[in-house]
Amino acid sequence: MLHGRGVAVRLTEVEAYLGERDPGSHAFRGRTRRNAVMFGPPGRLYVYFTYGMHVCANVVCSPEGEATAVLLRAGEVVAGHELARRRRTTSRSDADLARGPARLCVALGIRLDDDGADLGIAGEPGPSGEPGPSGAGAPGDRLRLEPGEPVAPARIRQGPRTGVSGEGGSAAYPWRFWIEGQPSVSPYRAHTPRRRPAAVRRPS
DNA sequence: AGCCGGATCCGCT
DNA sequence: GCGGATCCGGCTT
Repeated sequence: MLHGRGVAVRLTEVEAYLGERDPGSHAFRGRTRRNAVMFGPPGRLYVYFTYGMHVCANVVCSPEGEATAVLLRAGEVVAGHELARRRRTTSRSDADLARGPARLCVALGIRLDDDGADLGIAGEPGPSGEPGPSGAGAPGDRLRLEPGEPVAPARIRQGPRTGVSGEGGSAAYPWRFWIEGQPSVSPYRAHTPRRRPAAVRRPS
């Protein structure tokens, strides 16, 4: 369960990225400004910008110095539907509100400047961030990750990661996990290389 | 200084 | 099912 910003989501699909040895990981070529949070302490949000218009979020899972993270690919909105619908105006159904990593971020109001945010999962009270007078669930309350209802092991499925090019997208890295039969799980798509537009000669 | 491709989404066919 | 949108990070020159 990911709470905050007035919406709560039950995670239904994730992908694991296992540090610098993983060819599909942003950390594969070492630490950079963008992926620096991955190398930091666990329980923080790693948020990145992609395709010129989308943001996606990961939870850092490894001790400081390593760079393992879990990409939040999809979830089921379980509270704050109205607010989530307002943020996701193009969504045609509630199952689509957080179906896909960029959609999930929009539904939860996660932005690029949430990169590095402490999710408060280490049992620590968190950075002086009490729910506040507005109360939990109010817009602006801080993001936090909490255990949800246990999922029956028989319902958990595992397969290749979506949208990852090259070696990292192969069946050798079956580190996508999802809940069987959950409508919010995003459809699997193998990576399709983008053909870039032919160069246009512009008159001067 | 430039280029290339990307852990995607949406609308149209 | 397919292509366009749209721009930044990271690597090459």
